[in-house]
Amino acid sequence: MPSPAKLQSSPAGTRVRVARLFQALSDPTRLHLVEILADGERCVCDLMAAVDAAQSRLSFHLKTLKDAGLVIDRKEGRWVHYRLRPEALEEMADALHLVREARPGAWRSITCC
Amino acid sequence: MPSPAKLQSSPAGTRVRVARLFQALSDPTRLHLVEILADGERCVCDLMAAVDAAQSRLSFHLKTLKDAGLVIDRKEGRWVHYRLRPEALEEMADALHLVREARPGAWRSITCC
DNA sequence: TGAACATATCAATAATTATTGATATGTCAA
DNA sequence: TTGACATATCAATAATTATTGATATGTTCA
Repeated sequence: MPSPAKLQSSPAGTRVRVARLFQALSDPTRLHLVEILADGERCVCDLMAAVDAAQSRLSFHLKTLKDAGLVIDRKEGRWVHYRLRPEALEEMADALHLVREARPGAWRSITCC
Repeated sequence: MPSPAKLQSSPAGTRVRVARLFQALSDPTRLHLVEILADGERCVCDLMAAVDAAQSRLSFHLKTLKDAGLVIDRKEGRWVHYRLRPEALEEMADALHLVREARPGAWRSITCC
């Protein structure tokens, strides 16, 4: 039978994936990019203008977002368009929600230790 | 009058602070700690047992969470208790919400570039 | 074809973050 | 008081992540 342990927290595998998603948003430039992409798909050139970053730096940050699973790209001629992956945002929101709700003992401190 | 620019995205200062919060959750151990704290205040010794980390390593991660504003500590005798700071969680949730909603053009790609 | 362009990738380096073991600080209990 | 304990901090090092400039790859257009 399955072990009885801590049902309130996520399994380690999930935690690693979610941590990776948070990591992707842990930088102001990337956060900015994601905010822009919230309005819809954008090509790299537009993003470059919007966040005012050098080409190779932007490319690095987009790759970071992509590797974390937060965005997807689509090639079209000589342009590449990026867009958000809503499942990823949802997974982050869920993780956050899990932490924000679920506070039975919330304030009382446990008699320690 | 105020400049007309991008109302959908946060000001740079906010972005930096929010990125810092995401950064705090960008590590599986810290994510785990926060999940545990969702159930209420805990002393370091309990946390240490729960996440199975060496004392100094745990102390480092707790400091990271604290510096980001995600948790608060409270000393009591020889113990220190940590608890979540709901405002921080809320700010993260808001940032995420901003990105998840607000997608007018969402799918159509802009004629580029 | 070849030049101009959009983007990615690479190599070098810098900057940041994490881990470990040692030591410091304060508190309790005998 | 002294010794055991809870926690923080520090110093050294390792690991990861970011930045920059250069070069590579594929695309379009003349």
